[in-house]
Amino acid sequence: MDTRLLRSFVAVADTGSLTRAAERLFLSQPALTKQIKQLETRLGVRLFTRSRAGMTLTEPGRTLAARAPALLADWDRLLRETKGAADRAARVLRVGFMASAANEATQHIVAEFARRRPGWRADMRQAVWSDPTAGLADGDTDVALVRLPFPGQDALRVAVLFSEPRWIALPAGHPLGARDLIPFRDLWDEPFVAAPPESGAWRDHWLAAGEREGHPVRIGAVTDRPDDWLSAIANGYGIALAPESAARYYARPGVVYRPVSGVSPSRVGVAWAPADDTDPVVQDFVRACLVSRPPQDGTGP
Amino acid sequence: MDTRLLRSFVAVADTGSLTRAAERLFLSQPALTKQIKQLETRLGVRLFTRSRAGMTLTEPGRTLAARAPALLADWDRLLRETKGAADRAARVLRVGFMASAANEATQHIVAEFARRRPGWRADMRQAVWSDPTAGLADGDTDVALVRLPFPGQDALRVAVLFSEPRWIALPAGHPLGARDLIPFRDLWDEPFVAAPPESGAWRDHWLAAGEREGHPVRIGAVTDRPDDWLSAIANGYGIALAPESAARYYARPGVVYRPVSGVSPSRVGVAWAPADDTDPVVQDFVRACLVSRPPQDGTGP
DNA sequence: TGCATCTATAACCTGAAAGGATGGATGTGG
DNA sequence: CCACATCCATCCTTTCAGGTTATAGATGCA
Repeated sequence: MDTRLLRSFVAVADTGSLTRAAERLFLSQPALTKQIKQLETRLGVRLFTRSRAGMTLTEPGRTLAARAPALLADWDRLLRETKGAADRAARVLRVGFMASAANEATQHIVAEFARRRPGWRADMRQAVWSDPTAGLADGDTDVALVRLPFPGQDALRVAVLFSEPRWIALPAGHPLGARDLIPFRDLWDEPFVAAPPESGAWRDHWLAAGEREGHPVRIGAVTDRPDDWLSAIANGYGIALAPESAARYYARPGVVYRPVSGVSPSRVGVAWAPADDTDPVVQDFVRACLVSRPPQDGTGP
Repeated sequence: MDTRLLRSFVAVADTGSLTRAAERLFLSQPALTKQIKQLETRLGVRLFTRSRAGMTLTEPGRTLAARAPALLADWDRLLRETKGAADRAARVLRVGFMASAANEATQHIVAEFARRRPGWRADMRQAVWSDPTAGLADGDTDVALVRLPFPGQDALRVAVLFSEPRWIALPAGHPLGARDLIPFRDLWDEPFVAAPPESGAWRDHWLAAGEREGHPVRIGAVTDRPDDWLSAIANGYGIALAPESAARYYARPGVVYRPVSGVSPSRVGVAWAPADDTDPVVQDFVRACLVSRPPQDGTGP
């Protein structure tokens, strides 16, 4: 039996509605109807009572709903540990990082981790923007350097390391490039280069969707990696917010960076799975991050 | 992800061979090859090292193999409890029984259970011969009256209730029907009416495959239920071993029963899932079975 | 009464998974 | 030394499960 059936069941039980659960699961309502029906058929038990008002759990449904989430969590944890077993045995810590979280501190963090864990190696893996958890959600990494906020954040532990202003990346020759400080309001009508839609709140954050006072966003291009992102900007498909440090790390002919007023700063954090709260290696890496914070800023959560 | 992938993995890990695991799982070897490959791809990890000698676990493979069985057991238990939740809430104990296990004691057992558990009702469900666990293996019943031995017996608790001689059922007019006691050896070349192949050891027991000194079995028909079984015998498709009590419970014109010498007796038992070792209702039913044993025989396991 | 909101059903399409046949590698026994 | 047995991998074909869109049916609300 597919675990997806159980996950779908949990979603329907949570929302009390096929329609709402379907959109949470990114599938159509008829597909979900069939999944639930299939689950009921396989178990030979009716799990919900249907009504126009939605789906209500039956007695067997309550039994299942009470323990399915824990079972699925066990399942995910086992797969996570299996994925990491080989690297763990070879004393390799898998560290995911968002390209935008790369900065001057990274090398200090790695050096500090090496000092605390002789014999261990940090395997740094750059993540694409469609996965703002940098592999942590799928168990592909043990710990991750991320930009906040990101979807799925509540299911993970996060320690904030520092924050930095958001600037704007413009194609060379763009009229606004002549100014030294650009009010964000002046950018509302510009097309933006955005992250893929599945990155959700993370994408919205870099579009500053919450700081437009309801003004709609124009999307000029969608990219998944820094290279594509830089190309899209240089080619004039759009502009994009970026951390100040991008001006140093992602400098490229054809792209200029300018300070922006009217947008909140961006925060960088280190994240790990709750299951690793007591893992000494992961915690050593987290501590290495904390002591390597740039001195100019020590923002808390 | 499908739990079948994990079950297949466990089978390969246990047997150390795709070929042997495939036959245990009733699959072709190429299908299993693809399943294991798919599991490895999904996890992004190599679980086995292949060689002509078979499949050996890697480090991640050992991690997974160590905990997958428990996880699958949890999964099965949850589904089992979900299936039973409605009946349990309505104070109904689901009792499966093999038709061949029906006998004079059954009504005493039900009465004794009702005495011990006022307000509870035993829902008696007759099982087909393709499922010799009478629904217990799938969680469709809480407790079962069965004929021993049956496949999957090791994963369940069984208390033996009594044993009785095996007789032979013949079509009326069969030459051997004229005799009062038939040596089993004289039946070796007769076609037999058998249970479906998936019942494994149970089928073999009723063909007395182990008491033929290597002599092959002739199958005249395959049936799943007593009605079909009686018809097949009456129509002359074959003969069949049956418990002595079948002569009373499954008497029908066109079918005669005769004692046989040279075959071991058959045993009836009550079975339940290990998870219900401490379930008071299930244990009351088991005790009801034990005190209702026919006085003539008290055979232990 | 018309609309909005749910779930159920129908028709269609794509892709995954199974089976059979076959190939390649590698010990084993005559 | 060669033929054979034993395993796992690959190719090809067919079947079926699962998804989507469109639509129907039921029911509260303005």
